[in-house]
Amino acid sequence: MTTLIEEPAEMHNNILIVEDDMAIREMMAFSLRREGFDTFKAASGHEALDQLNRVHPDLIVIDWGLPDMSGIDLIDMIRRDKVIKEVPIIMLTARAEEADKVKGLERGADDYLTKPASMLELMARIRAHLRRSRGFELTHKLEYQGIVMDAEAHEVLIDGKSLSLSLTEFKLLKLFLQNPNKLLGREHILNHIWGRNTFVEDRTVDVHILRLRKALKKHGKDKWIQTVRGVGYKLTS
Amino acid sequence: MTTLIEEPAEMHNNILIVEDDMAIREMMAFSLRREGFDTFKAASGHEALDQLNRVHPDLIVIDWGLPDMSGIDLIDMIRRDKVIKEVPIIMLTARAEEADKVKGLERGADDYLTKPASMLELMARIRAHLRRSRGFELTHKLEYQGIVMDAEAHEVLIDGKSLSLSLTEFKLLKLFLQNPNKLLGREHILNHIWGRNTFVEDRTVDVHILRLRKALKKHGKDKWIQTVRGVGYKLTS
DNA sequence: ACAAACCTGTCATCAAGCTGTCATAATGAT
DNA sequence: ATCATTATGACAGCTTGATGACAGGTTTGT
Repeated sequence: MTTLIEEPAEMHNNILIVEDDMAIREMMAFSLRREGFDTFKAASGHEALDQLNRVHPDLIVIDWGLPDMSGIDLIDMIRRDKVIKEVPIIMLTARAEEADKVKGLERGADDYLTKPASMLELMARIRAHLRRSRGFELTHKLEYQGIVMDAEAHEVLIDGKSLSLSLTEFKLLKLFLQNPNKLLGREHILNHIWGRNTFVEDRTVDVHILRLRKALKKHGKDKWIQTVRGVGYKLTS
Repeated sequence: MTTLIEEPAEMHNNILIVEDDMAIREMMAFSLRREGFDTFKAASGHEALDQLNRVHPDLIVIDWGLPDMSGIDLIDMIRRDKVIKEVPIIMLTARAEEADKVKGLERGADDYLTKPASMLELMARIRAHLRRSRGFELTHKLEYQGIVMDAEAHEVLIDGKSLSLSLTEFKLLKLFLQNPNKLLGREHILNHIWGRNTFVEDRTVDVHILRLRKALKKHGKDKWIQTVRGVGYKLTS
């Protein structure tokens, strides 16, 4: 199997750095790693898109001036992509002009920092954005009606009792817990668990749903994953 | 569907400004109003809390140094309040120290701007935050006289009770809910549900109407879909 | 290094649910 | 009363999802 989305045992946050200046890029990557983030690097817009095909970062830092395209264009592309469009983006550039800031923010960036940027401030802002996008889940804990998942510990408790799941089942349940009561189509599930450019039968999703249901059944909560014929599945109490 | 950045014309955002310097406060309020926001003002932490008891702003701008408490303390209080804790907060202060920025962001502010701040930048940042927080509230819901459809969850509730529909019935009901009280011709219905270039008898529509009515009948609302002889159907109370 | 245990992605098969059409009965309009 | 239009019940065909089995592949413990 080709697992494109690696989920390290300790679930760290993935940060993608898009910056053509190697010195700055490496420095940022270093600082971020030291803070416990997993970093991915890209030196151009195309490299960035390439990375995005393989990883779904939790946040992206983008330099305004890239060799092959403007950072703003990259943001546009990201915001148009169904799978990752929600990712927080911090724009980091040398342009201090007010008009540029406004433009960057209006065009889809969530934050705008001018170089030379303080690493501490960048870090703080990254954390602030992650705090939100992860749903105040800096603790890495997800919960829904008695199902408690500690993503970091890779552990699931149902009504206090521990539940063991395989990696795929775990990711699947996590996806459900992140979108409770929302309908998830097969396509969506595939994209988020196997990555976009993988060739996996959609029917495979069924099988994993089945397996997850079996696991939940031991705790009487197998009915919580509902099938919506022709569309997908959803987690409901 | 549509974009995330959908801006209903009538929709005004409530912004609460917490700032003790009257000149700055009024200037901000003025600028914000001109941009179409509804503003609420507070000159101290207590005034702010007072306001919060009456209004639930969509975003709060807080000055670090308030006469009666630190802006950070105010943030703490807000974040502890179950009802409004999710509101985006922008901290606006004279303190340019890096350590302060970090502290503000770590303690719960979503953004941090140093005075003198550019109104344009503030505006852009406010919009960027609203863009996100509103995205979550845009949970696509349709309602008509007790029939509530959550398209995202693919769920229909009638007077609170759940109703299960097949995919076609669901789409049909959705079409009606999107056009309440409007007359929908067969042709129109066909186009919207089966697509323009499909070969389906228009009598088929009748059958699906029938099925939808049957489903609604369980909740006594089958009469709501009226037949308009020779033309089509419409949803009416 | 080796075997046992476990995971995973696919299949083939089965059952259940949906759909589009008809034929026929109702209903409404003139 | 007659013609046009719609409501209904029945149905056969088709899709879609559930399930059990299985062959590789990987991990774990010894």
